[in-house]
Amino acid sequence: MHLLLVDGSGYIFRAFHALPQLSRKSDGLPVGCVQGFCNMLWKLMEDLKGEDEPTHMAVIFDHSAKTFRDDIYDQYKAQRPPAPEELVPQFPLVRHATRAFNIACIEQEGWEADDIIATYACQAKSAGGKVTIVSSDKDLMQLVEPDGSIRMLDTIPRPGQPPLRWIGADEVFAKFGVTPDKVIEVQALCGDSVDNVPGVPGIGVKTAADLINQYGTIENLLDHVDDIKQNARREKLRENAELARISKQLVTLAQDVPVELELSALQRQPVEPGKLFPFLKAMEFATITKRLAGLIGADPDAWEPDPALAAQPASPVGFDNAARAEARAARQQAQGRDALPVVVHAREQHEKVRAIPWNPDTYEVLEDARSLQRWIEVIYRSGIVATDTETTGLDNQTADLVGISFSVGPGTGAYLPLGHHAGDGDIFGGGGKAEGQMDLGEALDLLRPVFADRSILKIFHNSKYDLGLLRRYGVEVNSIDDTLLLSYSLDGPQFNTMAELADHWLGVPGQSIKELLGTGKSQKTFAEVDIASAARYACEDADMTFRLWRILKPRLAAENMTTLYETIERPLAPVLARMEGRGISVDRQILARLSGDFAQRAAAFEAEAHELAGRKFNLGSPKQLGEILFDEMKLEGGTRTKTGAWSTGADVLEDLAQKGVPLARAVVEWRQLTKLMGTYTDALPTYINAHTGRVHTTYSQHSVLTGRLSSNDPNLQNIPVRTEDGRKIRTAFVAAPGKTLISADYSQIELRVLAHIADIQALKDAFEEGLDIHAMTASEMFGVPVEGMPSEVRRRAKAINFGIIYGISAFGLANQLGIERSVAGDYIKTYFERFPGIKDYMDNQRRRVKQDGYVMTIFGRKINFPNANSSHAAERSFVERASINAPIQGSAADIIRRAMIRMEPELEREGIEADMLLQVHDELIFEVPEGTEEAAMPVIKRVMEGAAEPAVRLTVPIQVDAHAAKDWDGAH
DNA sequence: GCAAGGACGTA
DNA sequence: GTACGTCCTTGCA
Repeated sequence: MHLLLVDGSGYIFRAFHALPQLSRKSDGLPVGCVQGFCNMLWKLMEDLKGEDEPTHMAVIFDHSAKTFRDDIYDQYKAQRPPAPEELVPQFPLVRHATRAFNIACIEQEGWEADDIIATYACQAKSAGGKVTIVSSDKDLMQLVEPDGSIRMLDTIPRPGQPPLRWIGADEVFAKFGVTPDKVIEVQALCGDSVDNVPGVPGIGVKTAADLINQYGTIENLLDHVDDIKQNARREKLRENAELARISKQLVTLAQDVPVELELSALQRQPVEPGKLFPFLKAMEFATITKRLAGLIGADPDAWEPDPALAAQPASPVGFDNAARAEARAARQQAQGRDALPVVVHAREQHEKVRAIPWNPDTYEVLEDARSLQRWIEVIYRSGIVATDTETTGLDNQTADLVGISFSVGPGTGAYLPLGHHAGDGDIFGGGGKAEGQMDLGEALDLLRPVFADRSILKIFHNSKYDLGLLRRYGVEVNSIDDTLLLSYSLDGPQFNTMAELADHWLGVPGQSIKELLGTGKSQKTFAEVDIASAARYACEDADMTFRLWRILKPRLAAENMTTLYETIERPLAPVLARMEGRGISVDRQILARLSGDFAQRAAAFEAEAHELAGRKFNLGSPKQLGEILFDEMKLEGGTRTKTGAWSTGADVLEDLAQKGVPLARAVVEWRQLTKLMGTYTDALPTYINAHTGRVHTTYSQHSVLTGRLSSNDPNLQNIPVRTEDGRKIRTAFVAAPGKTLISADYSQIELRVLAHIADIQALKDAFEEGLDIHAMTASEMFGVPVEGMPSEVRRRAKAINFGIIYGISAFGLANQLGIERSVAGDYIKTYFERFPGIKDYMDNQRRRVKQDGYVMTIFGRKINFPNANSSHAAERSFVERASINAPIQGSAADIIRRAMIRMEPELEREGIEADMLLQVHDELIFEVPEGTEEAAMPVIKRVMEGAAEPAVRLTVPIQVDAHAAKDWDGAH
């Protein structure tokens, strides 16, 4: 008999750390260890032939309950960190794999795998058999027999070493300096920090081996402890005699486990293709499948992937995405199928994290270099740290760093105060630096390597803010996760703030910064908060961030959002941080001149309006204007807003002006001019940063339902362009001296995306041939040749094309074109007849949103519509239109996000110096050295045009137009 | 001091 | 008809 015992649990942990590349299957589930495990199994079957061929075989796992060792020593394995996130879902899968290979899969409550292995090995040896233990765990080395009847085999792949490495008595001696039967004595003396076996302090492996070789056993050693010459060693042994005895009990493997399966039941069974291939296919292990099919001479195509394990493309019905995954898991269980391990894992994580208590008393304040260094060591050991910067303001371009908090796990926290002011918060008192704070420069020097280290994962909430801030302090950050972007990838802009996330996921009230800082006149900055309160607030933030990460990260795999997050959202944040940091140059003089001009002209219109109205009134008040027009002047055709006030929108006034009401014209003109002043010529200069002399917008990556960015403080995505006066504002956006601006914009990106998604051949052909798409549409619809087409005809077709993208309705189109609703309805009907695919697309989205509660972009971004089945008809119609628009707008947004992520490395690769400054939905603005425009533009175009590839192969050409000039108006 | 509503700038 | 952010007035605290 030859018994092969595989240490399954040991394999998983060691393989995880030995195999850096983590393969994932298509739903994002990490399966690297499962893959390694399967590879090992079939290689063992292949390599152990002839005299080494096992007749009996089993894979042994730890059971996750307590063992007898916990009763002996309550600290046993207490230092073990929780299993890595990526590893947890793989535990059940490795057991699945074992059964798929038709091998006995053994675990037993109350016993470690090692004890079960020892028991079977002992039984087999007594029966005169040979035993091979597949493991590299030194704890098992005590079982090795010098006569070769029990050997170990190390199969963990290691570079530069043979795939199978036998461990016999010689190898054990090399490791412990004693024969295998003395291994437990040595282990008991020197202890094991990993398992938290205490041992005798001050005694390492070498000393232990010397002592055991001299005295044979621990008991004999302790009996003769007086003979030991070295004073310190003798005393240590005396003092810790009991610890040594306990340690020996801990390291000694039980050989009498009441195993449930007899040895004979472990007899090897032939591989059954019906068990094997459904598993391998569900894991998407194509290579292993092929190899094994060849080895056992079976056709894998005869089997389908195991549905309980296979990746699933979409989530089920519902509103909340997590609830959807839950519902799917429940249904699968009701059908007698196991829930997907990733789903189970995500749910368990959530429950586990919610159960962890809060204890702010354990948070630490790092007052000096020593305590910071100690925490840095903690961070290195953990490999993962949630971190948060506290500053004096919401704008990371101007705010000062006040402190940094860290958490290495739920319930842990440390705060490093750096810029707190002395005094009681009174701006006249103190003003100096508060006591108990490290020097900022010294602290950052210590932290720089931590932030830069790629092997340490830094978890932020809104990483863009911290990245931009830290960059100003010369701190580079690598390897990040971002709970805000995790939440956005999973649930959209539903939850934005830490407080909302904490409330929803952790069931605790999120902290309010307002309580700490106050509001209004008496508001202080974070620098004025006392360090103790600041520490509590900051640590709680980092702690919450860590907890949220533990809950949200596993949901990525469970809900198929890993790719979106890892290839789009996470990499984009640092790109945006850099764009915000660069800012753009704005010419004060130009704006000042414009402002003066606009003010004069506005004043004239205001005087004229007062004259025409017969009295003075506030032109800025729609209420007063409405009363004058419709109550006092009794003009016809006034409509009311939903709150009952008179409508005085531009379209209404334009209408009145057409009908000969000069007051309406004057107000329209006044509004335009004052709008330009208030929002642009007067407001923009206040945003010029005193240090950089440039305007730095803040992008929001997580606010828009469809996946677009938004821009605020100031909004640089709504700088005027449509009117002549408006365009003048763009001339104030200028290149720095010696530089040139380049504007590159996607041409008709949304219509092209529509043509692709809805698969409209006529549209695709038109784009392929580079036709005027609106003229082509008009020609198709109205039968008018493109040559010599009246501009009004083209204008209508253009409005219809836009209408389609917006989820057209006869009402809206009629409004837009100023035509009868019935005529608009006829246009739409004609359009659908000409392009029947569009109708199908729209019906599909409507159906999907009602059924699933969401629609998707071509890159897998989900857009949620909780009200899809609202009882309110208007709301339902709104959702229908939005669900038609969202995949179009969102796919275009995904494309430009991908372009932005790739742009900087591509430019660098091509040796082109170009700074990406702004994004305006379908346009990117760059600043390049004068004279390099011609070199930069083709590269920029190429990256933008190819941005969908290779993830999505678009069936329409994408076209980007680029222009260079000294100012934005000229470049556009 | 703040929230809501109306109006209007962009894609 | 889609998606945003900002300014101003109004009304209430």
